[in-house]
Amino acid sequence: MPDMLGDMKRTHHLASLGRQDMGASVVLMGWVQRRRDHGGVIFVDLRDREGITQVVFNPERNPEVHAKAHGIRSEFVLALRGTVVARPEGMENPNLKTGAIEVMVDELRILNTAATPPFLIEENVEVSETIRLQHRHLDLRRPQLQRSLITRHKTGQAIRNFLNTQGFLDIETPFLTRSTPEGARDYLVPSRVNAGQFYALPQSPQLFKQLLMIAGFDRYYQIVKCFRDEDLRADRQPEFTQIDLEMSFVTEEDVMSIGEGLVSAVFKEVLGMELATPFERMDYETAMDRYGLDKPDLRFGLELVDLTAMMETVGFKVFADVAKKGGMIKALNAKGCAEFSRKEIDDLTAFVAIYRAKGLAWIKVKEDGEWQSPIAKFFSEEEKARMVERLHMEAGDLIFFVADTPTVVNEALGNLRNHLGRKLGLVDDAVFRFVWITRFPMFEYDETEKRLVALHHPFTAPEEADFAKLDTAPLSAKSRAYDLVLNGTEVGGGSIRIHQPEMQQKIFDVLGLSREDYEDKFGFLVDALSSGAPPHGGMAFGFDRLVMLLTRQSSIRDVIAFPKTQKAACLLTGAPSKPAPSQLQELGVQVVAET
RNA sequence: GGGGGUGUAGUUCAGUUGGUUAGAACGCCGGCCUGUCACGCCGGAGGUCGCGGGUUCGAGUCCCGUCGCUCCCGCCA
Repeated sequence: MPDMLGDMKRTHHLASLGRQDMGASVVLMGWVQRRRDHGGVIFVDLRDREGITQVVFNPERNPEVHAKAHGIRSEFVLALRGTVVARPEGMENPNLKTGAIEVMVDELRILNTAATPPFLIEENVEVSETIRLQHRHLDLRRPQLQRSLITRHKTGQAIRNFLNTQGFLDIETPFLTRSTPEGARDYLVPSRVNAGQFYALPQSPQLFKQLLMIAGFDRYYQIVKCFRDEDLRADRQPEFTQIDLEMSFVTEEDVMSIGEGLVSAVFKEVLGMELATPFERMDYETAMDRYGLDKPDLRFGLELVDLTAMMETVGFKVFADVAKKGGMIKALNAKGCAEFSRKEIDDLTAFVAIYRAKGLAWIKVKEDGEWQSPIAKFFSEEEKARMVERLHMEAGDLIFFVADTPTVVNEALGNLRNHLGRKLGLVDDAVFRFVWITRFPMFEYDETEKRLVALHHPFTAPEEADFAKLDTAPLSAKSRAYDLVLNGTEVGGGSIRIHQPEMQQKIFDVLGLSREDYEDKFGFLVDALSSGAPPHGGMAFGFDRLVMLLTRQSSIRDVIAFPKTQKAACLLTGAPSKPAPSQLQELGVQVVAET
């Protein structure tokens, strides 16, 4: 049986001891990182969340304790009493924060033994994600994950501190709520006392925070779990955390200013970095035109050039046809890449094919200024001269073209731009480049459903100047939405909301919702808007993504204590699992298909 | 739903054209060792080659199916 803690009381964490503690009697507790048994003297690296201290068992000092220390193994949990001493001359360890000292042990209690862990609890271990997730409690002992979760905590605290000083109230909203149409698939929870009926877990507290504004709380925030039953990605989990906030009597600039203050507070607190505010603003149209994406990475150039207009009249039928039929031709100048091999270009062609581009035309500008290209022969000298001018073509350059629908062209070249940015080493990882994307369209046309859908969500206010367009040309109506983009990743987004019931009903009309439909689903919102709703707006940040970027991880799983796998399973607990038949019966639920 | 990658000892990996008893490193166990910090030296144990089927005299290797993990497309207002 292991020893009991008894009267031992910890005096220090394991990163705090130093020369100033010389001679002190201390009580330490922690896990065995490593044991080095020299037959005589035994060294143990004792670890807790703060760091490591070397403790020493010397047979001359205390033979009984030394004998007991022989049985110590990795990950045993120890409590010990000892004396802080200076390490012998030349034995300091500069790699250890506490490397100047060590603790000579006088009393040892083995609080618990431990099975040999399946992987070393150390920095930089290379273990498959499966193994890590199956033993997440051990994975979480590793310094890297400990640091990441500590950073996550600090980030949350910086956010709360900032918002508290700005007059925001932290108010909770329900998890068991009502399913809302539009948007992601809901997680449903059956109601036992209302057999056959289901709650939905919230995709966001959107409607509740609007109701809180109508109730007069003025400024609300919450760091809150949200749920979406969609396929996972490196930066998408079925349950994730948002920093959700809403403000009354504000415009876009007010909300963006709070957003900038929040992010600045986080960067100062967590990274000790001062951010320059206000952040750059760019309207949606400009972002799409120059970068092809609504979340541009502005750390490098390689901007896209729209050649659609000039291509209408060229002899190259492939481009001319696309231009005449409402398609788009854009190009990107990969400066100095004329030496790319055939294989490299083939790989890039395969890369853009992911985004449904059917081809990737290219022109290499040789050192003598001659073009090497499968398509060069189709262009007149005058057309070539215009391309040289538009694309700033010089010897050594490599130009890529995509001709297709605007959606395909922008996605293909926008992603190719990011890909080349990394491949060519144009991205400075030390830089944090923020940009607000503004003036999104209100709607987009959904090809599958053959109707308009809200680009942001159906509670987003249109720009006042575009009110008339809602009837005549809804696709050209702009919204009062804004996204915050950091280094090509969307970290937050929000909008000024509709606060007048008539406008809200109008938007539902444009979206093709029947009156019965929205009475049933959003009647409570329209009622609330009719009861004296103030103008209001807000935003939400992806908390996990933000912490991921702060800690320079590439997956949000590395900043979430207990993440799920790509099949939305928890390898530690075995969730999801089959319920007992009695549970299903109680809920009035029948399973008709299973995988 | 689709495309790519991957699965061999506790862990990370190697394993040639299909051929004898599937190897290495780290970890683990035992012994020795009083100044290590990736301690050292000696010895040892450890394998359903993800799972199922097929081809073959013979399969870790080839074929078919299936499952897990992962990256991406679709999806994610």
